[in-house]
Amino acid sequence: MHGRRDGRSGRAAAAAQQDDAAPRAVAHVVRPEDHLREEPVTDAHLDGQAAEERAARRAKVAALRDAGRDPYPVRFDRDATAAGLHASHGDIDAGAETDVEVRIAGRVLLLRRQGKLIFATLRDGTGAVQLFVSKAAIGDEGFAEIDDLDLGDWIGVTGTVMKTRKGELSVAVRSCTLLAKSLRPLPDKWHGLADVETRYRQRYVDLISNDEARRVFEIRFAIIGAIRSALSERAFLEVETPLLHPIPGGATARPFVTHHNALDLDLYLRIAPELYLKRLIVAGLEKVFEIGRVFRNEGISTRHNPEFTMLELYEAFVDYTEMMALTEELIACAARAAIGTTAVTWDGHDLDLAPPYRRRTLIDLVRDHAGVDVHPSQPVGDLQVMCDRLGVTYDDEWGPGKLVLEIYEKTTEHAVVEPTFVLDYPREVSPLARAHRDDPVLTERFELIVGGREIANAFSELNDPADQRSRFEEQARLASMGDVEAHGVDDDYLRALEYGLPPCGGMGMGIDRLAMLIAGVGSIREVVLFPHLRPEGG
RNA sequence: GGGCCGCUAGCUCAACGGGUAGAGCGUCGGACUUUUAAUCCGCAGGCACCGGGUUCGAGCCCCGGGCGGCCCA
Repeated sequence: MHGRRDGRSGRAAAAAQQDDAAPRAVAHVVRPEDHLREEPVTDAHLDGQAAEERAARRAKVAALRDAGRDPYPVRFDRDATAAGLHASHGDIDAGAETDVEVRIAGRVLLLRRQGKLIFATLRDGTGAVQLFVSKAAIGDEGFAEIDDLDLGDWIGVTGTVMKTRKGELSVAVRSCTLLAKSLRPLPDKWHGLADVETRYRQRYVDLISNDEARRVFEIRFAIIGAIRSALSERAFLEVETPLLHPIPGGATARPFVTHHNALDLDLYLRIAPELYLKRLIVAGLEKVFEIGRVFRNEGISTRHNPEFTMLELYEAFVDYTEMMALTEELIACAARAAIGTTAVTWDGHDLDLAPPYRRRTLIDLVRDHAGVDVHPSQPVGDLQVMCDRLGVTYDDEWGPGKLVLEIYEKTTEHAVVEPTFVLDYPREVSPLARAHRDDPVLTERFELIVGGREIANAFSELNDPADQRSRFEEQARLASMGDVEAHGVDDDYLRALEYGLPPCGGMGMGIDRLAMLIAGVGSIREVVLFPHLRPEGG
């Protein structure tokens, strides 16, 4: 992300406790303050049906309290889950009734009332199972209580495992306890919640009603879990470094500023963990990684959320070629863990994330796509002429490296579709990367581009303190000329380098973008649970 | 920051050349002992995002604002 303006994601840049006899939800005395809680939250603006429905549901809560029952009992001890039942009893015969008694809890999603029978769909964290309620079996009173449930209510039931004549695995309900009343109606049971804005603002409703939303987040968190365990297996140590930085560093991006009152000190939410992680390599930890949030005070778009999740890792004694191997292994491993395959479709492209990925230098790719030979050793004037010819706009102060990068980004990057390690970025735009062993105006740096978008960024790390100091000084010069994204000078980091940073490779990966890629979704907001939006109601 | 699009019942969506709005789901009432988005019958439910303007009359046309989506910078 050195020198990049768009702030991309890369680095530099119940156990159920079983009581004996008849465990059940524990009712308790109605507390005097309970009635206060029944004041509506914010539905003064609601009219008609919505208000009536909530009033009706609140009345049910009040009726329960009047009857000495707790509509929000403290706990429910379950001994079965939906998925567990399907696994253990999925193969019993249609029409079979077992005497296996289970206690299961979840949210009521569908109710099919049919006279003296009620079928309900109950969903818990593992899946869904049908409830079968027979008036004859449960008695008039128990039946009436279930008949009184609303879609969205949380309940716990006891019952026996059976299968209906049509072959649907069910729990024949013997008793049912309301665990939490839902006061608001769920979205359309078939279409779910479609309004994008409401889906983001009320993600809890999105996740209740949309299978696709749940699928995407299962993928996201499977990816993170897979990466974490893959790195642990490779003896990487997971560490935590500060989120509050006295000097924002490790990337070129505008930071969020905050203030520590006791110290009377401005601090910055980190834009990258890089410099702290490399301090740990100085310390001798050798293989470290961190998965965590970084913050960049930039625009919000399909590809940018002001806070996003980054993986950064560093390994002593290796260079960026090892980082390539590790990057492609991690991505393939994450894809297999999350969706069972490395074949994905993204933005209309069918892609295979199985290693090895193509490796091409940035300069070669620009030659292929833009038809020009560029190199940061060329005179600025020549590169400006090339920009003019290619329709690439630039600032007069830009050096040759920045011009080369700009030409690449405007003409080439978006066209790099298949997973590709783009190698050897200009030194001028890579202030934390080691100079290339064969060409000092380049660095040993790659970005992994997939579908035209950056997924990861890595280097052979710059460990020469004198070189690093001069890079910082150059950044300070840019800052003094008004570049708000220029890298800050971090004297303590330089001091650390003077103790000796062993040769090492480092890599940063945007987890949100990886999740988008593997889940096949086009907006970062689809993979962030609670994306940032402007406040409601202006 | 610019362009285009959207905002109508709790949810999903319609309609019309300007003439104060419809359906499905859900709710409410009724029927129903093997349903699967159950089905069938019936009743309710609307400050059309907000504010101005034009008009006899605006959800629709015009202006301003809000929030969102997509594309571009």
